[in-house]
Amino acid sequence: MKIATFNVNGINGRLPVLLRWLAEAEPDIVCLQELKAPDERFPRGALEEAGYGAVWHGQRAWNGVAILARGRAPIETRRGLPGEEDDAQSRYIEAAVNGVLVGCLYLPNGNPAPGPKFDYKIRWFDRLKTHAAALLKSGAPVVLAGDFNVMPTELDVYKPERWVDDALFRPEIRAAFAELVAEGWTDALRQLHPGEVIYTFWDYFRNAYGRNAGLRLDHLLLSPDLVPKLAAAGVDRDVRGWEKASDHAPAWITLDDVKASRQRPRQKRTSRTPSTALSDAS
DNA sequence: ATGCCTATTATTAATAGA
Repeated sequence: MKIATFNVNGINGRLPVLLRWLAEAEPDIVCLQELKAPDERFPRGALEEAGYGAVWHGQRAWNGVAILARGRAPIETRRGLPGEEDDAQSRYIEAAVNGVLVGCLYLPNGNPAPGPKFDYKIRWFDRLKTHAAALLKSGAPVVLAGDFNVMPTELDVYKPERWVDDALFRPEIRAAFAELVAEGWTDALRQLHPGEVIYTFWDYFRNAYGRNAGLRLDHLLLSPDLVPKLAAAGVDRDVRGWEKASDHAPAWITLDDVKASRQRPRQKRTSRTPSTALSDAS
């Protein structure tokens, strides 16, 4: 089973790129970020024609996240992180697909730092750590995937010294990511490619892609029981060079022994816990 | 230190991104 995360930077402006990549890469599950569209403008029909069911949490102009599943309907278990009920930004959606619980996230950028946006990023990270710990405690197989807006180490930045005061790389943000991982998560791309320079983002400015002046911002974190099944991981960096490309490229993993089977008929339920959704989605 | 580029929203300029 192949699981990917892709910050599309506008799902409607980017629809040809997204559809071409889906056809070429054939991911089974996709986490999308930066839809930049309200719920009613999500291109559900085009994605259905491409063979994908979807759940989404949109927002006018900014943010917005979605989970796609090939040949299946994701079973939504949550939208929005707990802990700040008046948070109006669409940055988290979670669903059960084929026996795996998938958390799709778009962590705040946080610039300029310091400032209110950076404070929001810190609070959002705290809420994510709390919720992620609860997911681990549930014992479910979980993938947390998305745009974390963090370069975890110096290896993940083309010029680390230029980024030390940036909200994506400040020590407290790197520490927050390290604390999240220390709960028991595994950074899938680093697990299979330690020491390798891997980027998922290249600025539109200054020919950043041509110069490979990139950042690794998009991550897939695995709960412990999925780690032995991790078979491959990579970045479809060519997508960044396509016409009308996003500034991010898709990152992906494949898991063995988790077969993407067709969906079985199932009973309707009015509400679902992650565990009932998982059993329904297996 | 700042702009560079790109998308969105709303009217040709502002905001946000990273």
